[in-house]
Amino acid sequence: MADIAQQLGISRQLVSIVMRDAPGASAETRRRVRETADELGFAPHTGARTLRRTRSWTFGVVFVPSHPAEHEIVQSLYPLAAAHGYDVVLSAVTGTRGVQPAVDELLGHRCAAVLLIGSALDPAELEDLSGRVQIPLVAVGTAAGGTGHDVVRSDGRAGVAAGVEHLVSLGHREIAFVDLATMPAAALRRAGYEQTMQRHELGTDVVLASGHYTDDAYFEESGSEAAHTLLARDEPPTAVMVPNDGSAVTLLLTLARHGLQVPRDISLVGYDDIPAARLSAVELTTVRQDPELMARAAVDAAVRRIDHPESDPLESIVDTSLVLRGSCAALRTDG
Amino acid sequence: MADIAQQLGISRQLVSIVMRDAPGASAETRRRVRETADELGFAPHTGARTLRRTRSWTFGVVFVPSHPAEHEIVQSLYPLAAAHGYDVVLSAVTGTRGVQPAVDELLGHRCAAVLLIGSALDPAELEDLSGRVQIPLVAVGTAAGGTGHDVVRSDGRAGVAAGVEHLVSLGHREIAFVDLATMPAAALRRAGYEQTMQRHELGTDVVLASGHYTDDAYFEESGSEAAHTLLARDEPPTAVMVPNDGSAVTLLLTLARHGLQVPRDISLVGYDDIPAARLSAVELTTVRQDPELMARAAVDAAVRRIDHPESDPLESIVDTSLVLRGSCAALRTDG
DNA sequence: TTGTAAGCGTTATCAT
DNA sequence: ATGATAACGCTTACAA
Repeated sequence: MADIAQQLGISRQLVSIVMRDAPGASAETRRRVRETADELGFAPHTGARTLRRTRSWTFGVVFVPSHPAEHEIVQSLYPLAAAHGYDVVLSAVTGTRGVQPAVDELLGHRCAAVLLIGSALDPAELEDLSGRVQIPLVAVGTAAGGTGHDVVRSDGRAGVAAGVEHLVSLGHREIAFVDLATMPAAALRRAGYEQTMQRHELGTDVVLASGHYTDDAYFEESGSEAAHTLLARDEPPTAVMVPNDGSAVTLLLTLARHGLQVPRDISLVGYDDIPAARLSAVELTTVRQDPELMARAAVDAAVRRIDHPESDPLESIVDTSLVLRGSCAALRTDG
Repeated sequence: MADIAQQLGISRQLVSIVMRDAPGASAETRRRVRETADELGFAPHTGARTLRRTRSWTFGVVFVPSHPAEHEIVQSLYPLAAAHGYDVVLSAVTGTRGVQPAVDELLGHRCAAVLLIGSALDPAELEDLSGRVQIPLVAVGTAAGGTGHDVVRSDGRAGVAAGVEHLVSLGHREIAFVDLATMPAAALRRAGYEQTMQRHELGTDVVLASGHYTDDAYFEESGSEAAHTLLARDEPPTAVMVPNDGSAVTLLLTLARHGLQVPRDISLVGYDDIPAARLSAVELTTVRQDPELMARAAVDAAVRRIDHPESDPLESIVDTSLVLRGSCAALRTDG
């Protein structure tokens, strides 16, 4: 910055004013400063900036690179944060790098808030973390609950209910549900299935699948597992509600490789609306969790807690919508 | 840090020594400092640290969240960088955020080097970027070429050749190749196909597919496109070399949904060995680009250029290996 | 092993 | 509209 100031014969402070778009510099000065900054390949020193600034203008974002549903939220975060004047700094959770180191890195950057995307932490761990971290914490796409941190999630119960209702309205009565027990939001989604089935006086048919959330596979292997369970039966159900698109896609693939056509032989509803669900080879009818809305709710929550530290953490429930694609068909009546 | 020093009645510098694992503090002092740091929830201020340090100990990493092949490289980067004493800071390229802003963010963090993972930039753009950026630039998984920056890539020509050789050894003679023209490494991989086919005096059969690298779909839609081209033929080939796993998986899925079995009806070889290739529902035989090796080569290149700024940028070519899974079968002889 | 002093690049405050 | 000065939290070099 001093270089630019010297080259233009002005003070460093004036350059600073221009670089941070603060009032107090003429249009002509701004133009010239920007010009020489480009020439010199100058970028303001983020570290020095956060060091000196009275308050932090950075969101720390923890995410799991292998989870497709999180990418779109992360993508949406950048412009939304910028709209409030915040930068985003990313920290990845991987097989060899847990949530703790990821959060510590962000703390070192003196973030104003930490956003945990699709956290693998259960409510108790989250509660513990939000106690130790002294800045606002927003958990996105996690299970309900938590008094020390904000939560942004979709209404898994209502979302699944809508999916099941759709299948019922198509005439299906034998509707199975794949329970991904280790998924944070599993219980709520299962409740949505069970309630809807009971309301229609239909018997429930829960297919348990294993799989772990932080593994690379994002429950994709669970889809195969569930498919094999169904294929082993004499009379498979006519429809399946899968509370996770990753599993749904693999389920679809496994069925297809065993000669079962979707939706001709089995109708399928997923949850999330990940990019793969939109592929022409998949065309999955699914309960959409709008990533833009999730990101917006997360940013709003963070901003609120930063601006009003005394306010209580909130739980934002984002609406889901059923996206109708090609994976569901009306029940075939025999003959 | 001053808080810890005061609480323990020691100097700030001593705390600093402990926090950065520098020599000059007793074991007992270290223990007590660490303890109170945990109590107070203290994390060293990264900004202040980079500001004061003589040299930068940070790698900036540009990646595209939606590309599965990049995740594993990013994951490997953390421990490898740490082994050399470097931290990693991530910067995402998304639909609304190009390479330029991503790199600028990293420059603001005063990284010692920038690693571009699977860059969408062509050699000319890379050259331009490495001219403007005044720190070492390492392009991973890009096309060959470039004098101003290091390149880490697999030998696409040899990799594809190995895949095609495998198909030939299984008796296949009608082997198609899907050309993902907009993929940076496309030309080299196509050359490997053409050379191998010519060596065996077999006719080439190139199926063109569109798709764009920075799109979310990672060439997955291209797989469907290619599948439909093949399905429309009277006599589809008996084997297909697909130079990208994302496309290969979708190709497989599309074929399965149209009643063509892999490997019974068509054998398939992919490229990359993304996690999805390993799913039991996929079992794709593929040319593996070892992400750990790629990451290692990238880190080595960065360290070398940082420690020896005068040395010329190098091109590291990482070996590929053919991973045999279930997507290839010997050619069925009629009758 | 511990303490002292200086300074990294920026922004906030005050003065012109 | 512009400039001078101090301070942010840390590391480095050197002294004790």
